[in-house]
Parts: sequence; C-alpha cells; structure tokens
Amino acid sequence: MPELPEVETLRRDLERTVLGRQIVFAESTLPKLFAEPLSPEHLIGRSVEGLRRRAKFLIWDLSDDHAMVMHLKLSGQIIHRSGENVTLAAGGHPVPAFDAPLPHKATHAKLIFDDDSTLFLTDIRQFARVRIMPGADVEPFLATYRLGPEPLSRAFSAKSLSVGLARHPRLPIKPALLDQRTVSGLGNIYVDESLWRARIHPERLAGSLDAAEISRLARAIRAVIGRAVTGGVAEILNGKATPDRDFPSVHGREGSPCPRCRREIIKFRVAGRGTYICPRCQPALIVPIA
DNA sequence: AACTACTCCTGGAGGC
DNA sequence: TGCCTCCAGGAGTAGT
Repeated sequence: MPELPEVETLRRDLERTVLGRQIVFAESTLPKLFAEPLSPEHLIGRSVEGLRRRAKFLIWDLSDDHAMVMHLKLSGQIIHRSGENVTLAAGGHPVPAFDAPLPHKATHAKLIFDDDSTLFLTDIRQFARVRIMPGADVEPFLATYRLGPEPLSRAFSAKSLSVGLARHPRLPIKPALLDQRTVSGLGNIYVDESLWRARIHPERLAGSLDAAEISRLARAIRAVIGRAVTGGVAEILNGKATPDRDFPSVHGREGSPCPRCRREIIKFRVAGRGTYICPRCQPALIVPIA
C-alpha cells in the first residue's frame, strides 16, 4: 500500500535512525521474502551507508559495495525499535498497528544493529520482496522497470507526462497513471487525489486529454505528492480515510461531501481498482445540453 | 504491442 | 456466533 510519499517518509525517518549503523544479525522466517540473488546472512557485518528511494523502491546502500532493495507492495511494513517498545521509525501499511507488540505472526524478518536496535519487516499479505545484491547491480535492476520520472523532480513536467500518456492513448487515464512507466511512485490513493485536484474523470481516455488538462494534471500530481511528503501521508484504514483530516480529499470518503463543491463523493471501479471521485468536479465527458 | 484477467496472500467488514 | 463474499495504498504473468 505504500506509495511514493509513504516510502519517502519512511526513508527520511530511517535515515535518522539507522544511517551508519552496522547490521550484527539478520534473519528471515519467510523464504520467499528475500528474492535472489543473495540471502539475509549477507547483511551481517555490513553497515548502512545510504538510504535512497526510486519510485516505490527503498534502496539501502551497504558497506563493501552491496545494496538491499525493498518493495513493500500492498501490505509491507517496517518498524525500527529500540529496546522492547520504543519505536524509532515506522512506515508502510499500518496493519497491524505500528505500536503492536513485535514480533507477531506477520513478522517475517528481523535485523539487529550494533546499537541493539531492531528492525522488523512485517507483511500480512506476504507480497513484499527484498533483494540483496552487489551495488553495481542496482541500476540495471531498476532499469528493467523502465520507471517514469519522479513527480517531484525537474524531469517531470506537462511535457514528460504528455509523452508518457501517448504510450497508451486508448487506456483510461487512471490505469495510465498507475503504470510506473508513465510517472513513477503513484498508486491508487494518489492517482484518485491527483485526478480530483485536476478535475479529470478517471475513465477519460489518456489520449483524449488536451494540453490544458495535461498541464493541470501534471501540476496536480506534483502538488498532491509534494503535500503528502511534507505535510503528512494519507491515512487509510480498512479502505476508509480518517474522518477528521482534510487529506486525502476524496479517496476513502464515499458519501462525504466534496471539499470543493459539497457534492457527494461516489465510489466505483476503474480498471479493477476502487475509485473515488466528485461527480460534479470530474465530469465523465462533455455532453451537449439537450 | 497492448490490454484484461488472474495471481500471489491474509484479514477485516458487512450481509444473512 | 458463524459462514459467506467482497474488498484491499502493487505489480508480475499468462492469455487474447
């Protein structure tokens, strides 16, 4: 479930708590969690020299030119603790709650650092993957995904978005944005938020957007992601947004009034994903008045 | 090449 | 309470 803002927030928090630390113990109780090429014991003795993010990948740069590339997928969670229950950093899917006792049945890996702090990787649905590899292999690995530009980078613009959308003109705009080659790091929540902000219906065909709409959409994506990274990520629990927060604006808020026009937010399916819109702000198409 | 459907898993919510 | 179905912040893969 973590999208770009969640992974970036986690990265920043971990940078404060594990950077420079040496890993003194590592184990996994779920064999498939650690994908090829290297297994968790290759972490032991290495220290954390850097933490990077690309799209939804969290990349640990380790000493002796190795790296650990994590993808939390839908329900991965990382918790870094000092002692029994002092949480230093936590991020990803907040289920079970970040303050739940650890380890629990969804805990699949554990790292211990030289300051006796412990990092747990938990994942209820077991979709997350971790790859340990030589540092030189990270870029070739990421390149296989053909990831689009980072939305907060200079490389992302109305122009680059236009080029990305031209890849599938007959695809609805929502799945086109979920394609990590179009723009990297967006997921279901932030696509809904961006389309609402840009006032574009998720089923509009990507190729049908005019230049003004693409420009509006690029600005909306940048604003939504930027706001989440600096002002706090979306909080969604069991598919519902936290009622007393103003963000996200529409995702997880079926039946609530649109923050812009007060029309009731509706939910339906687009490309198999639960999708929230304001039917007034995001018209399906322009229909001549009879 | 591009799109859809299915797949990997578990658990919470809601209907009956 | 229990059983059932649906749904879930992702993305790889097989089939059309």
